[in-house]
Amino acid sequence: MAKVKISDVAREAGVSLGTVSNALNHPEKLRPETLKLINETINRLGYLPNQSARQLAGGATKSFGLVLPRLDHGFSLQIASGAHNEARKHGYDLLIANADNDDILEDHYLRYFMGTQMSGVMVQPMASPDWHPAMTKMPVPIVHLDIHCSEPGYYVAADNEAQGRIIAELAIARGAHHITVVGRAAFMQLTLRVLGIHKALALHPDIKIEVIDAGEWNTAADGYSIGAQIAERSTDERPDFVIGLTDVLASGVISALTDKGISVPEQVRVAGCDGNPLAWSGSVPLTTVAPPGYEIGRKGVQLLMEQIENKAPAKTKRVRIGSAARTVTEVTAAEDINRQELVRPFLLERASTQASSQAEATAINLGAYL
Amino acid sequence: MAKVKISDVAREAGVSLGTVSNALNHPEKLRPETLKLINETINRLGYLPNQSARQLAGGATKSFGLVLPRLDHGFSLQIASGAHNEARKHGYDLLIANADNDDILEDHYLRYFMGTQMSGVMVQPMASPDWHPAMTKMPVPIVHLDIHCSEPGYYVAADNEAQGRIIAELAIARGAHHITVVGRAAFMQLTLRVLGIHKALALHPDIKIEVIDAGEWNTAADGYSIGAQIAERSTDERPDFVIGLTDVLASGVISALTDKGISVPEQVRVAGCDGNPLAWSGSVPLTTVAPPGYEIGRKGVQLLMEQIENKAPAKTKRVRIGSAARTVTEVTAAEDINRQELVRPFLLERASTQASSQAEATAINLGAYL
DNA sequence: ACTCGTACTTGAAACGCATCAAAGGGGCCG
DNA sequence: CGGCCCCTTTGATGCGTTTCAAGTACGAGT
Repeated sequence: MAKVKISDVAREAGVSLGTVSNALNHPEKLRPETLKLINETINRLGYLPNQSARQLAGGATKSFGLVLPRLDHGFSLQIASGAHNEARKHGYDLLIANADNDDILEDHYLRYFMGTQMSGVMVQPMASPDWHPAMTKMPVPIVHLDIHCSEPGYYVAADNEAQGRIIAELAIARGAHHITVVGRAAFMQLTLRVLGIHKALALHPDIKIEVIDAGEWNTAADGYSIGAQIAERSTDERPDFVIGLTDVLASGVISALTDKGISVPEQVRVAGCDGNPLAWSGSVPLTTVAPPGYEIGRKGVQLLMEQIENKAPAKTKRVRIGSAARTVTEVTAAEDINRQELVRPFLLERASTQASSQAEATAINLGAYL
Repeated sequence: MAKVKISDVAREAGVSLGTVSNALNHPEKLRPETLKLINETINRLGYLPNQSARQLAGGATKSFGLVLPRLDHGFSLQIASGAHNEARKHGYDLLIANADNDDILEDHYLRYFMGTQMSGVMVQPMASPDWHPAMTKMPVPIVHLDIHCSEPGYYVAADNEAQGRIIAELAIARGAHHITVVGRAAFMQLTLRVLGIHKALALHPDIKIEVIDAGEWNTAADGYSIGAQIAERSTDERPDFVIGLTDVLASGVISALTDKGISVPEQVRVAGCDGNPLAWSGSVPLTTVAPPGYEIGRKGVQLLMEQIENKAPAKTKRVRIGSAARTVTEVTAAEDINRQELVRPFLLERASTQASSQAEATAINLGAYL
C-alpha cells in the first residue's frame, strides 16, 4: 500500500534513478541485462509510475480528452469510438468525460483536461458556442465536434443539411406525393435537416409537404401520438411518406401506424433522420440517414494531430469539405486558424432485420468510408 | 498560447505565490478584496492550474477512473451513468476509458489511472480475473464491476442467476409448457443466467425445456436464423415461450417469427434477458430482465468512497446482498478485505411501445430502486 | 507604551519524475 | 602502454503546485 517510487526501484535494483527512468521511456538505451533487471525489480515491487510527476517533468503526455454531453446517445458513442481508434493508432490514450447535459460540468471537464497537460481536447458542445472565444486561446489544441461555428478554430461537423436532403431525395425516388415531417426543430442540427428537406423538395413543387411539431423533446411517445393522428386521416389526406426528424420519432410513428392497422411500408413509408443505433436494432427495419459519428471522431483526432505536428500556430488555411461530395478548398491569408470540416452523412437503407445486428451496422458505417 | 503559471498571476497581482494558491484552494482564508483581485487577474491572464503539479504536490485529486470494455453496450453506459451521478454527488470527477475489448488496453488504462493519483478506480473487467491478484495491492482503492470473484477485494455484480430465474418464473406464470432458450453461454454471466433458468424450472418438471446454441457471437442474425428454424417446426414441437439469453438475440427471433407469419406474443411469447436499451426502444415491445447497471455503477462509487473514508485498510467485514431480496450479512474476522455486493435485476415488462422512450425506460430503471 | 491576539500573507521545501550534460568503462589501434 | 571513441550509466536540476511554519500588520486591552 505504501507507494513505491522510482528511487525505491533504483535502490533495490542497484542502479541509479535516471537509469530506471530510461528503462521506462527509452529502453533502447539500456543494456538488455540492465533492462531486464530493472523490469524484474519493477514487477517485484509493484511500482507504478506517477503520471502526475511524469507529466510535470516531461511536458504533455500522449493522451487526448473528449468531453461528451451524454453517454447514452448513440451518436456520441460513435464519436467516442472513432476518436478512440484514431487516437490509439497514433499511440495516444483517450479519456472521456460525461458532461451530463450540464454547461457548467462541460466547462469544468474542459478546464480539467486543459490543465492535465493533455496533448489535445475535443468537445461535443451542447449549446451555443458562446463560451468558445475564451477557450480558443487555451494552451492546448482543441477541436469542436458536431457544431457549426464561424469563430476561428477547429471544427468537425456532420452535414445536417445534406442529411435532410438525402432523405428527401430518397422519398422522391420512392415516388412520394405527400411528405410529412414529424418533429420540432429544437436546435440547429434539426433546423438544418428541415432546411435540407425543403431545398430538395423545392425542385419538386408537385410534392406536398407538411411539418408537424412533436413537442419539445421529440420522444418516441410524441412520435406515437402523431402517428396515431396521421392514422385517423382519410386516405387522401394521409401522407405516403413520413420523415421523423429523429429516428426515435420515426420509430414511434411506425408503432402507432401499425397499431392502427396501417401497414408500413406498404401504405405509408416511414424514414428516420439520424441513424440512431437505438433505432437500427429495433425489430422493424427503419431506413435512416446516419451522420458519420465514427468519422467525426476520427477526423477530430486527425485535426488534433495536425495541430500538434504543425507546432506553428500560424496556420492560415481554410478548408471546407461537403456538401454532397463537392469539395471546395480555398486558401486565405487570414491569420485566424479556421479549419472546418463537414462530414457527409450516408443513407442507411434497411429492408430486413436480418442484417441488423449492431456489429453489422457498425460495419456498414465503417465501410462507407473505406 | 504561452502557459500562464501561478507565479505569473502572483507577480501580476502583486501578491505572493502561496496567496494565489490559497485563493484557489482555501478562498475563505483570504481577505475578500485580495481574493477578488486575484480572481480578476486569473481571468485576465487566462490562468489554468496545472493539474499535474497540483496532484503531485497535493496528493490525490477528487476524481475516479472507470475502465469499460466497450462503450457501445447499453449496460456499460448505465454503469457509467450511475457511477457518474454518484461521483458528482460526492464532489468527484469521473473519467472514463474505453478498453475496446482488449486486455492489454484494459491493463494499460488501469495502470494509467492508478498512476494519475486518482482517488479510486473501477473496472468492468472483460475476462477472467487472473490479473487481479497483482492489482489488489495497488495503492489506490479499486472496485470490480459485473464480475464474480472469490479473491479478496471489492466487487459489485448483477445477480445473473436471479436474472435467469426471474425470466423463467415469468414464463411459468404465463403458463408456458415448452420453453426454448436461445443463445450460447459464452461467458460466466450467461452461464449463470442459464443456471437460474434451470433452477426455476427444476420445480416444474412438467415444463419442457431446450437450449439452442446460437453461434459464438449471439448476434441478432443468429437469433433470426434460430427463430426461422423454430418457425419451421410443427405446432406441437414449437415452443410457446422463447427466452433469448440476450435481448439482441430475442429481437432477432421475433423478427424471424413475424416474418414467417407466426404472431408474437399470441402464438409464441419471446423474452430477452439483459435489459439492453438497444432492444427496449425497438418498435416491438420486448419483455426482459434488466441488470441494474445504473445501480451497479452507483454502488461501485459507494464502495470506493467507503474505502477512502475508512482509511484503515484492515476492514474485516463481508457483506452479501441478494439473491431474491434476501439479505445475508455475516461479519468475519478475516484479514482480507472482501466486500462483494450482488445487485438484483428487475423485470422490465413491456406491453406497448407507447411508453418506450428511453427517458421513460431510464425512469423505470431508477424507480425500481427508490 | 506595551503585550497579546487575530487576520492575513509569505516563501521555502517537497512532491516524483524526465532530462541531459558529464562521468565511467571497455575495446581497439597505434 | 597511452590515447581515442563509443556505449552505458549517473545524478543534479527543474517542472508548477500545495503546504505550513514563520512572518507582518493592525487593533484591543491594560
